[in-house]
This record gives sequence, structure tokens and C-alpha cells, in this order.
Amino acid sequence: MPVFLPKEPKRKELALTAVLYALSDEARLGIVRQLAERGEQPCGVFEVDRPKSSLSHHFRVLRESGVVTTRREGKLLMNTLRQEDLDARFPGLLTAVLGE
Amino acid sequence: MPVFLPKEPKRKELALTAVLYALSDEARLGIVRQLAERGEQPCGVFEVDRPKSSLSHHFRVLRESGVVTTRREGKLLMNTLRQEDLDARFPGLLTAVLGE
DNA sequence: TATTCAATTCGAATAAAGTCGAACTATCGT
DNA sequence: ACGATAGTTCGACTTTATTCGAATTGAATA
Repeated sequence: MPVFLPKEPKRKELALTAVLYALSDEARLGIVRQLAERGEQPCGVFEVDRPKSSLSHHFRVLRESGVVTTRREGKLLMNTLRQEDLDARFPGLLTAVLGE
Repeated sequence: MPVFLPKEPKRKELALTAVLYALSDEARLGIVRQLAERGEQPCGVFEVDRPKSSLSHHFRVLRESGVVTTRREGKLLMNTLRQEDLDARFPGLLTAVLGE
């Protein structure tokens, strides 16, 4: 009984086009900004004005591109921006996207 | 008799998500890299292994997002990366995407 | 073990992008 | 004016994304 098995790329596998694509959507970019500001957060706190299933889809895109990592903590799925991995692989990108 | 009227956004109108989207495609990113390396270039020189109409489509995306500007010179359409505009609007982004 | 809560997966519908040939437009050279 | 060249636009098709309700999973709690 696996706890939760997202398919997140390792640092070395991060692909620039996939990352840019993930960030090219307002809803997802909003999530990323909020994670950058407030740190680790569960999916539920994001005000995205869409049903859960849509939100979930966007989290999947963020995970599969490697922008976000997710771990379970009790009944919540906690999401974190993969700052270090992104900075290592694409220096300056996240900073530029977040605009300071 | 207009010479050529592309719909390019002004610097202040550049939208981050549109720019990221434009850059999230391998073919377009390839064009951008080549423009960054070699400077202004006509559409024809790009080796993109697709028919002209497809190439043209990608140029349109690059223009409409504001990544590239195009002017006619004789029978060629010369393309330039909008480095200054992009740097002004999204400092560090282009550098990060181009990897130095 | 039954309920509840958090969030995902499924599936089907809609929307948006990409692809490519063919036709078109503009410019240049003859 | 004709032909060649550079690239675009059009239109139809295929592919990929997004959307959202309903069903499902996993974990906590009673």
C-alpha cells in the first residue's frame, strides 16, 4: 500500500520546456507565487475558483514538470516549490518569473 | 498597401504567461537561441525540419507574445529577439532561459 | 468499522494548439 | 510584365490541454 506516488522528475531530469509550460498558465503561476511567498502549503488553501478536480489537474502539471513536490502529511498533501532544484538546473529562472 | 503588419505587443503590454508559453516549445526555443547567438536573422535560415507554414506559425506565436520583432528588408523578413524589452519587463528571464 | 475530510483519478465533453499542403502577397531581378 | 523567391494566410485535420462531475483512495477520528 504505497502512500502516494507522484511521478516527479529528479533534478537532473528537469526539462526547461516542461517547466516553462507549467508556468505559462495563470492559475498555476498563482499557485507557484503563493508557494514562494508562504512556503509549504496543502492543496486546499489555494483560491483558484475552480473545482477540486481542475485544481488537482494543475497540481499534476506542476509536479510532473518538477516545479512542485508533494508529500502527504496526515490527510493533507503538502506542496513545496522545488526552489533548490530549479535554481540548480536553471539559475535565475525562478527569481525572474517571481519578479524578485 | 501596408508592408507587413504583425500584431506585436508594446513593451508595457508584454504578458509573462504568454512569453513563457512561447518559450515552452522546443522549436520556438531553438529559434530564440539562434537569434540570441547570431542576432537578426530571416525566417528562412532556421533549420526546424518542418514545412514553411509550420515555421511561420511558430514565428507568429513568438511575435504575438512579444518575444520577437520582425521587419521587412527587401524580400526577407528579418527577426530580432526583443532583448531590451524582455529584460526591462522581466529582468533575468531571458538570461535564465538561454542559460548564460 | 463507519464517517468525514483531503485530494486524486476517471471519463467524457469542449477548447486550444500544432501540422501541413495549397493558395496568396510582396519584393526583386530580368 | 513575368518569374523566382520569401514568407504568410487559409482551411481541414490531428493532437494535446482544460474542464468538471462522479466515483475513488488514504488517513484521521469517533
